[in-house]
Amino acid sequence: MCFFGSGICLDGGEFRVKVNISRLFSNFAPRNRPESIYCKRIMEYNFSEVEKKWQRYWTEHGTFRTELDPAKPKYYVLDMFPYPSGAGLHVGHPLGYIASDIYARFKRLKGFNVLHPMGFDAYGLPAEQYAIQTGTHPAETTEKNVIRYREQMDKIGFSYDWSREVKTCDPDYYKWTQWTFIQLFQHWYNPELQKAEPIANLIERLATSGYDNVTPHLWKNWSEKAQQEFLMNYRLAYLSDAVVNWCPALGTVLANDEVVNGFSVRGSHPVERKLMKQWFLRIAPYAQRLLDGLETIDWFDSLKEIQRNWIGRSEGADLFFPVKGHADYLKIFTTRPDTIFGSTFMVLAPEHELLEKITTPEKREVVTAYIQLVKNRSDRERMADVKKISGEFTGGYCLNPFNGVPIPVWVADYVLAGYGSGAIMAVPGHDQRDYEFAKHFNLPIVEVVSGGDISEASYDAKEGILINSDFITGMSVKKAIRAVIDRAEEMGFGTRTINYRLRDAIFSRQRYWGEPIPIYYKDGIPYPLPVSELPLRLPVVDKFLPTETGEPPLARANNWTTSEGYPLETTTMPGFAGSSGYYLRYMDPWNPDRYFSKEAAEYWQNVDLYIGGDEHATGHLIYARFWNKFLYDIGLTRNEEPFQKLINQGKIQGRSSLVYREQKSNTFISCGLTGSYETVPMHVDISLVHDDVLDIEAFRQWRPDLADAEFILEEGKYHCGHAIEKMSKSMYNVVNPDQIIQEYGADTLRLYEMFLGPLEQSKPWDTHGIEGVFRFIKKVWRLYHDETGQVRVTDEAPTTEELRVLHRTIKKVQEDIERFSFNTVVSAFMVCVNELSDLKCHNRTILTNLAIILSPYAPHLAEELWSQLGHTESVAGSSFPEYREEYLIEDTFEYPVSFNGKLRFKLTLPLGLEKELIEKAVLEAPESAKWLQRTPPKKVIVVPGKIVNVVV
RNA sequence: GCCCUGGUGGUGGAACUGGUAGACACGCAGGACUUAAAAUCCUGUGGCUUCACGGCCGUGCGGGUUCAAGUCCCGCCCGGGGUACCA
Repeated sequence: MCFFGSGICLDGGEFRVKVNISRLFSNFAPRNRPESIYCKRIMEYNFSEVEKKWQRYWTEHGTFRTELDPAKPKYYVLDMFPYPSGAGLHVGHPLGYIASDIYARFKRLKGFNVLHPMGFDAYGLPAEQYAIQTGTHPAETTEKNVIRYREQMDKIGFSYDWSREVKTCDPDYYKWTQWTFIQLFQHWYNPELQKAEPIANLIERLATSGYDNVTPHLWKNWSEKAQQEFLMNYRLAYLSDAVVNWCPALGTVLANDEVVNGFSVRGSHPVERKLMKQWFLRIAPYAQRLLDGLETIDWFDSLKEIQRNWIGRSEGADLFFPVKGHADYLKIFTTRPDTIFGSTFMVLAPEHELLEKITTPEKREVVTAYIQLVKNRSDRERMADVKKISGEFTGGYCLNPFNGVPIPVWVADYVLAGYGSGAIMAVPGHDQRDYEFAKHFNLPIVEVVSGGDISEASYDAKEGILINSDFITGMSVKKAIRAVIDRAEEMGFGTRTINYRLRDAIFSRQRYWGEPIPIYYKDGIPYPLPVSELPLRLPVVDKFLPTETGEPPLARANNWTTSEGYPLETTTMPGFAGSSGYYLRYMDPWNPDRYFSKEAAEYWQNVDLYIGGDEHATGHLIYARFWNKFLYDIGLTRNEEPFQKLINQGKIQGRSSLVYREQKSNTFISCGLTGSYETVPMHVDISLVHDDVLDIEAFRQWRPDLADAEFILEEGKYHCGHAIEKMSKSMYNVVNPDQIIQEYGADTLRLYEMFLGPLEQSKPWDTHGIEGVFRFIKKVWRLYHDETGQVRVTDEAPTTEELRVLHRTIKKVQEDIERFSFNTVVSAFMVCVNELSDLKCHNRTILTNLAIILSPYAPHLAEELWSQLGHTESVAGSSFPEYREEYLIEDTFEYPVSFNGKLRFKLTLPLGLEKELIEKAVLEAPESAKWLQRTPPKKVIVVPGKIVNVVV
């Protein structure tokens, strides 16, 4: 290998340079390499210097500054902005950024006014956790990490307009997050209009005509407190008591999607249920619109499906069962009203409000004990033994509203308080959960839909004919469902209903490092701060922990009150607050008076292309869509959906190296020999391994406990095993982009990340493969330069063949970028450059166009070539060449000729030839004789320009 | 369990609407240049078989549709992800 540092090859000629390679190899463990090596002929592309030069140029010239320009069509390309973690970027992070950057640069060349901003999701737990441990203010940690991220990103050569940078922890930004919260507080969802409207409208209505069983008279006689409490049931941001996921270890409340199997996603701490006052966003009323909106946007179906499942629309009926011996009705939700005559018991959630009333005195004791038991069981325990069936009979009965048959009422925790009405009619014959419950408690099982064998299992399918079912007997399931609902509606004990799984979002966090909620309390009633007092800045605190009395950290702040002395809210907003509307602020980030101007909204509309990870499918991407819809309702955003096209980039996996330690010894067995030993695999840092061979000395120095390690080798070498898994510090398999850029340059990194495979697929990183694109870059350079480093371009007219190669590439590159097939574009470039090299093409026209089409992928190289061809402006300002069909037309085609579908030979024929003549030519070809065996063919299929197939 | 995804050489992947499977790379083998290396260039590279021309088999497995299937249909197997007492 020939290495050269930056700034070495300044002028032409062949000379020898002594390079100290130890610096260049500082990221690798020492191998058997000489102290220094001699290089000659270094007139190759000096990426290191060129890349720095053009990055400086772009910054100094503001090349990627974007202004609102009504004369040009707009295009908005956005990346999901990162949380700046302390570990910095690894090679997997920039994957999506590179793709979006290529697309943004391509669209610019296509004449669009491109908005391509970047910022930071700067609030987050790790910085706060670090603050708790070290006392370092999270703002300080975050700022440090942001700078590091920025350095790393700048080296990759992105075309971001950094003047529009948004950081969620910046008061100039979170002012608008707080502002939106106040708007949510001041609005309610009008179900008749299916949109948000000012809460003042509701107040007006209450005072004049009444609403929701509250008459104007009643309303006017209520106290301020009573009125406010009532309104709280409507506000889109509201305070409510809720059983929440309380995590004692983190000292905070977690959202459902932050808890997995009863443990926190961050840090895996146990989570328990606790009743607390929390702020919520009323997102549930938007469920249908969130569902409908999916039809209008261009996302992967798989992602839409995840959102559909998350929203969880289910159609059915609410049915009211009279409670025996009481005036009350039990409301249940079911998607299978047709099975009502098979309901042999009812089940209430332990939290159900009618439970106490229904329970008979004899059963009171056991039922109370059961409720107590369930309450004390944490979610974790509940989920751990889902299989364990539990419940109690309440002693009470409901009546089947159709025929008055009494049905016993049970309580069991398999019915959830939060879904439907927290009560069900159990149909053991046709619901698996009810079936298991009935079997366990020996309750009767009645078959009402034919088609299964209920002695074996419940028959849950929605097909079959109703039996034993009164007036619906003989109907199909579909028909019976309709009939039951119709009859119930007629008789007044049921309604057609749609239920959604989507819950309102808890918006309070018992945390310091987040946006303060702009609310104060007067006589215990919450009021929003006047908008003129925003931003409500995050206060100084002595410690980042909850107070001794369990209040959130903000309660530690001195004078955490309004100027009148009213106490301020102490919880802060969750992580998704700042990220729900950041893409809007990029449109007009300097505006001191508004979130964004009308003109900016009108021009930029919404994000055209959004690229990010699919881990945000049920979090960020739901909240942001909700946020945007609300702002649409109140007239701010111009589009109901924020992200028109969305691509989830796959993850880049790491390739971990493994060594095998013999059990109970410090001896390591080479990979191929592990069969004869009892071994335990252990991850080893990939910098200690080259081509799967372990550097034994470096390994011994890696950790003190390995200093005296022994090895059993194969042919004198220790071979490591490997595994493809998540790229992470703990697996010691992290590859850093800086390291790649230092060795190969940013353009090579960009090309290679794209070359690796389809953007949306997960794929392993293998640094070895990078040599291919590195060679490609050097080969491009040689098209433009001779051995001495002089630019060599010829000015005569390009040949037909050269034009064909160029235009074929232009077409392929454009079409593939447009369908986001970024990987195949790199191959197209390689094919093109290989062919032009074979043609010894140094033609100015060809090379000028090549530089342009290359520039989205390898912008530094392209800029350098562009300027060497005599241009004084950036290549970013040029335009993407149009391909011309006339250069692509070939006059002959090499037909593959098959006999019975098997390819036998190839025959070159003129392209314009008629079918009959092609057939004739094929049958007369000497190779055909062998396959025809003197019998005429049964059939000959000729697809002009494609294939010939002879059936014999 | 349910819902998505994916399964192609030693490796990453290509084949967009059914029409030459394996483009483009990595790796490997051989060669040229070189005192030597590096860099660069050339040749070969799915498997089996044949001295060779060639032949046979090949896109997870088993069927089917078709002149023609990696691609479409039916039934399985395996990997990755999401989700779950949601009535």
